[in-house]
Amino acid sequence: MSKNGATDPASEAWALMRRLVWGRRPQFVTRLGELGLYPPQAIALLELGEGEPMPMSALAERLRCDNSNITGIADRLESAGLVERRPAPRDRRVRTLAVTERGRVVQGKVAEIMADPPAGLAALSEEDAAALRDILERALAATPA
Amino acid sequence: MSKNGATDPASEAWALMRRLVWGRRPQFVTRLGELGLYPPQAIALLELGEGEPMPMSALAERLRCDNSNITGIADRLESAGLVERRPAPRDRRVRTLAVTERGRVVQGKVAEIMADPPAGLAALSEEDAAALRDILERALAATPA
DNA sequence: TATTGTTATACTCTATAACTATA
DNA sequence: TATAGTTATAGAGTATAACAATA
Repeated sequence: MSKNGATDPASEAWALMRRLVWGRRPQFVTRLGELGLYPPQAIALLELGEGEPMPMSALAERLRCDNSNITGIADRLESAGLVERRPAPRDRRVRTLAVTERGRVVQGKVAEIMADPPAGLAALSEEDAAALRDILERALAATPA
Repeated sequence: MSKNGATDPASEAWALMRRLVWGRRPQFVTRLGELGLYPPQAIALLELGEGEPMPMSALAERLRCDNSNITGIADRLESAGLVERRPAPRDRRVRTLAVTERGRVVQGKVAEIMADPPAGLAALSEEDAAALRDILERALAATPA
């Protein structure tokens, strides 16, 4: 950043994006709390997706945290009846996490909560929204994981 | 959301924004850690800004957390020599947090870290970046705090 | 030997409630 | 009475290290 605070358009856009996304956080935390979930639990549930049961270590990778954290998060999700530990077919060291029927319902609610955009974004014109989406797609495509 | 997963442009843009912002989180956490800071400490330091010493309760409001949390965060920032507790001029109940000289340096580094955009955003054309910024400004302006 | 998941440990963050010193 | 900050408490998240079972 230069001394007078002036920056290029990309940096300005980045600052605005951060404010928009961060600004939603309090609402997200509140609404997830009403589901009885803490943010890491909700994110874990989303990452488990709709497919096959996932090895705990795979979830740890997606959450970019240590395996040992998954034990506790899985404990709580399992206590809430949203997830089940199951053995893996081939490797007997591995335990997978399967989303229960009830977990599916909550998963959907979490997805809805996260998908809810800030008011000003929802209020954009059709043209602005489409242009925004297209530019963001280009930016994301050119961003390494 | 509709059944088949199709959504409007604003929702798609929102999903992309979240992925861009969330995707930077691991790097931020790592780099802040190299400064010896946890995210809430770094955010607190930023919120203290460049102006006058700020009452602890004002910081709690900005961080949207309980006053009691600020005690611990201020303790750690003070131990690190980045912040000082000072009495407030009129009200003897109030203690303000003043950023030290060393705190100013770290504050600048934190701001740099946070301002660093994802590669794909920095790589946008000048036109795309400017259009993105303008649309985001409209979205943010129409979003209540 | 290496990997998976667990346990033990230590620290930070967070909210709530009780307390103090002021107002 | 009400407010600012602290303390105590409890629960959750995180990383590291050590461990058992399995590969």
